[in-house]
Amino acid sequence: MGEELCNICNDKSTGKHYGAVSCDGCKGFFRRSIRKRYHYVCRFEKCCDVTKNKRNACRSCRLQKCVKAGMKANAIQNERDAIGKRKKAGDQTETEKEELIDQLVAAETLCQQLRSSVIKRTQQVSYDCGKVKWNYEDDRRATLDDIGKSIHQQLVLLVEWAKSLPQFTFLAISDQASLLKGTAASIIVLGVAFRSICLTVGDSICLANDTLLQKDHATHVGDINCVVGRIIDEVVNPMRRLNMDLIEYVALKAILFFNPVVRELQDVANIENSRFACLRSLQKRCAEKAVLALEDDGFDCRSGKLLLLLPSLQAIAQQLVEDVQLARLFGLVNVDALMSELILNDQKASDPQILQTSLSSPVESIKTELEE
Amino acid sequence: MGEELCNICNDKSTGKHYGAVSCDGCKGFFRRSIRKRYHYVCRFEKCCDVTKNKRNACRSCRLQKCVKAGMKANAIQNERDAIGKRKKAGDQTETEKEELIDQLVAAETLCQQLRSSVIKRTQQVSYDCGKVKWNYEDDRRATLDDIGKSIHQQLVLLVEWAKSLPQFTFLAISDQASLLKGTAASIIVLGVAFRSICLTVGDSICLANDTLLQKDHATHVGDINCVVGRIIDEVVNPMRRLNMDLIEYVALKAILFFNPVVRELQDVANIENSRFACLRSLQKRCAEKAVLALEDDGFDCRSGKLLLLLPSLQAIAQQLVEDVQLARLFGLVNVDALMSELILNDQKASDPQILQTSLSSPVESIKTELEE
DNA sequence: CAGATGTGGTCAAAGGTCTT
DNA sequence: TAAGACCTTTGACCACATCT
Repeated sequence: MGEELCNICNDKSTGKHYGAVSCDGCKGFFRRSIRKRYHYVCRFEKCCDVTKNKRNACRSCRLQKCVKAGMKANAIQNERDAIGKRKKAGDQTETEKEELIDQLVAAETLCQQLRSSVIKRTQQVSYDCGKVKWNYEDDRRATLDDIGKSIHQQLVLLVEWAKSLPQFTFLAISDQASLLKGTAASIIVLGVAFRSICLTVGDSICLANDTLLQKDHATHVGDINCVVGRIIDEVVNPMRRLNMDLIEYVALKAILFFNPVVRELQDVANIENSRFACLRSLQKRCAEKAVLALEDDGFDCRSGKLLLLLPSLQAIAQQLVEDVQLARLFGLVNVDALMSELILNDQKASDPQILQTSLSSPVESIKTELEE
Repeated sequence: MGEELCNICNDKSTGKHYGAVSCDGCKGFFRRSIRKRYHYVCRFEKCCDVTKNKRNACRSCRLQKCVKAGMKANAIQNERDAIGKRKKAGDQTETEKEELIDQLVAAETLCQQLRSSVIKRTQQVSYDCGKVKWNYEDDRRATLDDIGKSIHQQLVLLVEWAKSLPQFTFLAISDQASLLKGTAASIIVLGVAFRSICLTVGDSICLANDTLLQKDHATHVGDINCVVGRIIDEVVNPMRRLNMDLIEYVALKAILFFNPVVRELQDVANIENSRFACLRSLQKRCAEKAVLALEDDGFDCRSGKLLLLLPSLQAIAQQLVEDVQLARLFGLVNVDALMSELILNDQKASDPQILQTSLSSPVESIKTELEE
């Protein structure tokens, strides 16, 4: 290949462009000039030098020389579609960080703070607030009372969590109530499972008040359906194997919550949209994670694997409800109004307005509510 | 040959490509788009002109028009090696995935044939075997007896279906039994729902023996939990909106079946691998479909939407089991041994060997079995 | 065996991107 | 803003494999 020179400015050429052997500079200059229909006027004698160093001194003469060298204006095509951006990998992830995920993480953080502030005040054991807080094994075992209280706490926190999401507050009150009723049990189970991932003992789950409930012990306190065992086997362990992180958790929680097929919903389309937005965020996040981990042999299906936790969750939640129903039947547990309405879907709750009240009360009142 | 024009952009055509009369430009564009799984987004109103001069202005609309003109993505072959013959590792996995789907479709076809041959022989109504077999409305309504019989049929067919899958037959007999017991109810519901998609009446489902069960009528024949209504609202209608196809159905069925968290499984890893293989196939298939449908702004999450049918399925199946249990309790339905073992998970079934027998009997004996 | 058809691939010369 | 180094996409053209 003989390295030719640009017929316009004598710079190194990069091939033929628009009919003339030319450099990238003259190529670009000609295209811009034609596209924008520029009319240049020479300020001198219309005989300026057009060389590598001086080519930008006079546009009129440069364009003139382009034409003389053989460039044709009709070789300039129409504008094309935008092409894929080329950026560094780091930039991409930063750009694609989504508002939705940030929002969900913020909502989760809020509830975590509420929860831990309550635990600190109601529990008598001392806490190290540092990062090494993960040896739950030292904590006390859950009693029957703990189970009831932790479910109640989770429900209160669920309502607060939902209220902090604009996608939720924009809904009609009746739809808000329906969503909460239809998904509360599943979300509680999801929360318990995720919280239990970091336990070092494999036979227990960690309740909302940081008490531990052991698989074998649970059957003695009303867990007829082996809910605890199933949570560990079907949810916690798979989560561990997947090494599920907080972002995936909040996305999954929101997907579970914005369930368009719960009963008596009015604005199904809106809820479906919220669900799909979360789904998209989860998939994007998983795709990014696969690229970073380099485990990507085409498809690693991480998002699919996460979504496949949900059927188990659904089944277990249903059995949890049964457990609670039976426990109430035998007078084992004190079922309050919120629990009755959200978990048991009991229409004839003693205080049918409790949910409405929760939905409209400010966050501040919650902290005192949680303590008893 | 007549000098035809490109059906996409009106340029001179160079023959048929991928199913549409088109020019070399559109041919190359379509191949590149499908190969690289490009996701284009229209920056305007999704109605851009696609003509010789403007065809490069919007790739989204151009690809859209390629599909509308009849181009088929499955006409795009695998990438060939530049020098010659050798299949790469990537091609191998691709072939494997295709094989899996083909296998699942074959298994489904087998069961469909078994089912329809039985229906023809046991039902007294005449059948047109032609393509227009979809006016189920003319068929008879399901009686209580039909419900029991259709569940039984579905269970027998489920066992046959499973036996036709090598991933299943390679398992230990105990694991085979566990999988069947753990997933039978869900798979029945999935099958009923998919079969009901093509009904033109929106308030009924289509049982395995092609009888119709109406939502309102179901509550009179033991459907205390509104299972029929929930199937329609939570599964059939979403399936319709997604326009779910047979391949997606068989993949979802297999994913549901190879459930690594059913109780008492030994070879969890193997079953998990089977599940993930199906998941990969489903995702790949959905990605291809997304490219064609172009309803897609980056990610359309089709596979995720399909997987989100499963939690509902799980919940409904659980309620179906309750319904059957109650029906048996009130003597409404005749529960045979297979039903007792697979649906009700009744260990003390009258004939505890029925499942073992089914698992080892040849296909031929099934046809007579199904008739009564 | 030759021509028509329809896959696949190639690469010059269009395009666009993005830092300077 | 415009310039130009650098990257992506396009499509005319060519090599095969099948089929008639």
